[in-house]
Amino acid sequence: MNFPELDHLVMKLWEERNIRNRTVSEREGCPDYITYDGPPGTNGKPHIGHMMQSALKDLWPRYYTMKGCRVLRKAGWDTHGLPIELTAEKELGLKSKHDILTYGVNKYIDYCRKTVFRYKDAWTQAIKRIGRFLDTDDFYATLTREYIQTDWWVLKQAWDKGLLYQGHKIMPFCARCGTSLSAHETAQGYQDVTDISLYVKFPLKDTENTYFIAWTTTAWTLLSNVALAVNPKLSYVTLAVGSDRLILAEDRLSALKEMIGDYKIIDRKPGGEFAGVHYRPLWDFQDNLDQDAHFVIADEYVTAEDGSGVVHLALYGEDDFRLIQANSLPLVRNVDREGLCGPKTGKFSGRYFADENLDVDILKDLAAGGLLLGKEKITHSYPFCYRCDERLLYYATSSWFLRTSSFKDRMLAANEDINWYPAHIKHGRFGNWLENNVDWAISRSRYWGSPLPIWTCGQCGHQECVGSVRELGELRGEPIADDFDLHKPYIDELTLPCKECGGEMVREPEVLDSWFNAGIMPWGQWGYPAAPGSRELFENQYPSDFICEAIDQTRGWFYTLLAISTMLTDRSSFRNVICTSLISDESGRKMSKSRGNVIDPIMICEKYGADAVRLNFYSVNPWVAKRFSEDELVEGLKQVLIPYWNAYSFFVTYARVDNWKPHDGDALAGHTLDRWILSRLEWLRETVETSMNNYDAASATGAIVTFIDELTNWYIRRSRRRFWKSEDDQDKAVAYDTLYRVLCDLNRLSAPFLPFVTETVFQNLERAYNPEREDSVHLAAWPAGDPELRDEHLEEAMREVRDIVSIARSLRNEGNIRVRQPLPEIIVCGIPEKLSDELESLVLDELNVKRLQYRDDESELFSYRAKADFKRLGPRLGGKLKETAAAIADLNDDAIQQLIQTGEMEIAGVKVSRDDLILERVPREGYWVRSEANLTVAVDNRIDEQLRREWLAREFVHHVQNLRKEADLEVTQRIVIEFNGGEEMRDAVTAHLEYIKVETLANSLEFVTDLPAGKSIKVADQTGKILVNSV
RNA sequence: GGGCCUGUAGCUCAGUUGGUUAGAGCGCACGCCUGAUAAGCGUGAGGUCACAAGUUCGACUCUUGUCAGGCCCA
Repeated sequence: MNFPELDHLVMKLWEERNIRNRTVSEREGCPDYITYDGPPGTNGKPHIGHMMQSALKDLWPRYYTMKGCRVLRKAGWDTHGLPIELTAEKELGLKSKHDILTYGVNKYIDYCRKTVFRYKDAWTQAIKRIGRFLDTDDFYATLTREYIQTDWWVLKQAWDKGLLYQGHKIMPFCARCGTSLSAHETAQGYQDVTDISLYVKFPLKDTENTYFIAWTTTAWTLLSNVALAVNPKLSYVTLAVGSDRLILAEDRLSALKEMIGDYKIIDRKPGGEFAGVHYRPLWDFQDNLDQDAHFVIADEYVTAEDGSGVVHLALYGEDDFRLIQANSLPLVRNVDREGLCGPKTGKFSGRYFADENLDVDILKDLAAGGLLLGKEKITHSYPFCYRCDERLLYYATSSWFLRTSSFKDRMLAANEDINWYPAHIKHGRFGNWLENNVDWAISRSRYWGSPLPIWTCGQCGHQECVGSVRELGELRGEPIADDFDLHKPYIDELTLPCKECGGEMVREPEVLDSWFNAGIMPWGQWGYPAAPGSRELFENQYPSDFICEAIDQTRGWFYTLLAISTMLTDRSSFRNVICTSLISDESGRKMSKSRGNVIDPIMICEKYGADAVRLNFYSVNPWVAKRFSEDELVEGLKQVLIPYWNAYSFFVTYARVDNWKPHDGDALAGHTLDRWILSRLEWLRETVETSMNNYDAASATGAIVTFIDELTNWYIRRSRRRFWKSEDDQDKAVAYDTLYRVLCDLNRLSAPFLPFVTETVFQNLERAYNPEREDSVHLAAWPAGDPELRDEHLEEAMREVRDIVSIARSLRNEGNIRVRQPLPEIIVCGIPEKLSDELESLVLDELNVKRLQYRDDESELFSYRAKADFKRLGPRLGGKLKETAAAIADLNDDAIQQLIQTGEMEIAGVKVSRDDLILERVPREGYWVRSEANLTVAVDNRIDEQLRREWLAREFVHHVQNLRKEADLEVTQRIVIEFNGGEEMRDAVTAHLEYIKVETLANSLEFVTDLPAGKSIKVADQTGKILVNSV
């Protein structure tokens, strides 16, 4: 069996019959099941983690298609954003924005455009190879005019609602590259560095010799200090140290003792009381500011975990910025975008902020002025530019914001209607993120992206937000040409006349955050509202039932989808969402190009087949961190796919031999085994449906795996003989009908999970017999099932049978008596009712024993030991339980026997009934016995002459069968046997001659005196030679 | 530094509202079967449920803390 090869045949079949598109077109008019494809970027290759998402994204659409829904499968690609620009910069050798301008923005974005689809084919191929039905022909892409227009339309809605505004944002900034960095880029560049941290004395304005002690790890920011912050609730002490008075958080005192030296606490009050107190700036050059500054602010973000509990504020930090804004402090930036100290920094003017000596010089200067309490070295993580390895500085830059905080409550309400898998994301990671929502900075000072459609008048400052290309043309007084590229730099050349003053309006130069593109995808994929038909499509396909992405999207796509959809429709655009974890390699390391541990999905599919890869992704909960290992794929093959295939091929082999064909009025469920497997099939259908409804692929897959095991290792194994019998009796017909039905239904139930192998089986098992059948299993209907077939009583009985068998085998194993040796009897205790004849004969046959006996009175075999049933007695007895339980454990066999008979007795002053005890059976000496739970099995191991002969005969058959196999005979080939051997063996063979002939399909068996060509055999002390010839 | 998650057999993972002896697969050992054969099956040995305290008659399960790992954010 070559699964990868089979995959290709199936893909060819799908291609030829256009199955992917027909899963949609043949469900026209059916209820819609809606899923959104989050647009991946295609300027990088897909890896195995993407394939996990592809596998999951494919599962429910296939399932719901079979359930009779129409599922659109539109693909989408993210074609804007920083990753693309970074690739372009790197390949063009551009290091900064300045370089880009020199190179030419038009040439630069042309290059970006060329790279965006670089790996689109690789993505399409990988998606196809894993068997995902995704319409990669009719895709949406964020760079198209249609899509950009939807961006504009959404922004116009926001604009009209007053939700767009221009503000400042603190961004990590690389002075050398002249670029601000995204959070993602910044995260890549954190390094542990050792800096000098300073404890600085800020002198109070109105109180002599009194200082706030503030702590900083970035001395250069002191040059831009505008305020100090304390925590209003923490206690601050004033210390007398010599003639100085020092103010700091009491909690920090112990840590700073050494630095401070001898002190006396002379005052103690909460930080809140210092609010508004003014201090003198450290340097004169900081003095003359336009606005009030240099006073104390109370804010709870200040902690006493390190430093002094007093924080100095400068415009180079996010919390600083927030407080500076909230308190209308002046925006002082004495270090500029180049990283250089500005003209208002006195002797430091012109120095580079990251120059190590600058810190030292500032330190010396402060010390000279008596403003330094102390210094210490500190190791902390600080962001560096991942490109040029230079220290970043946080810089306040202008940005456009979407006022998401104004509808935070509505987002929280919308979140309540989303089913998260796993559930904890809802109020955990995602809910917390929403609770702490701040306005979304939607603009980027970059080049390759959707242009922000806002024009500002250079004269009067009037602003317009343009909602479509047509509107833009109307405002300009001439239509925009169809082939006009809306990207920078071209769009920037379009100016508008100002309605207010007639001046010239120029576009705001920013582009949109590419997450904004992703968030508008429910509208953008149809080009809503400008594209023809887009309104109908949107209304029909909103909101979606299901999306699936990796966990890192909580602040990415999941958030932006919710923000946009809440803003526009006051609800979430998705109902169910699976968050997958990221996939790591076998040793738990993240896969990355630099480590060289990235696994190519196509290669892995070509090695093991796509079904094995899918199965692997489905079998564990997708949100637990998964280590990808090829060994597990092999395991899935061995445990599931190969047995699956073998079950199918077993059926086909015999159906061919018997020329069996499916027919109307199937004669189902004659034999107990048949009724059992049909009941289990019904269980499987119910379990898979329930699991799929709960977006639980792992449980559904587990059920399929369990069923395949039951089918192959019990139903088929126990039924094999029913298929060999050469007479066409009724039982055989029923066996065929049943197995056929089971295989067909199992195949359909498995189709969404294992689309390739099930397609092959469908073609051969269903369509080959009936050309009227659908062209593909993926166009076929989900099995309707029949609750009548469920027989839980029988399932329970079969579980008992398998338990009995298992225990008895274990006993045989211990006694070292192989199954071929027949044994006279087993004794079973502890099952509620006797087994039916058919089940009993299953047990006898499986174990090769002659008789099964039941024993109610087990006392011959066992003595009893009792334990308290804690679940029953616990709530009733409470604290008295321990004592009672001990007394119960002390009961002897007689007392327990008595309790069983009377049903109730008093133990340690407590009335206890039979049901309050859990009985354990302890085998008595002299029996070959074992119990598990309530079930006990004893095996009689006395072997008499007759049983020994029977054993020898079976060994004889065994050897003949091996010879048949060695000679590669057809299963129906008849033979003649010649045998030469010892007396006991001959007697055994004679005694069981008919049995041997039937089993081995032998026409005759002759004893000969000499057999040089024969195969030597040895059974116990018996030796002989056998020769097999076909006739 | 903050938030969320995870820690169960050598490995990969299950474990339902707290309740009898914590399960499965792989690997390992032993055996079986061979008329489904890149085979298959059975049995067995492996666990102080990361650690500690608390709540409780009773904790893998609930609470708190510690340690380790992951993700996101700073």
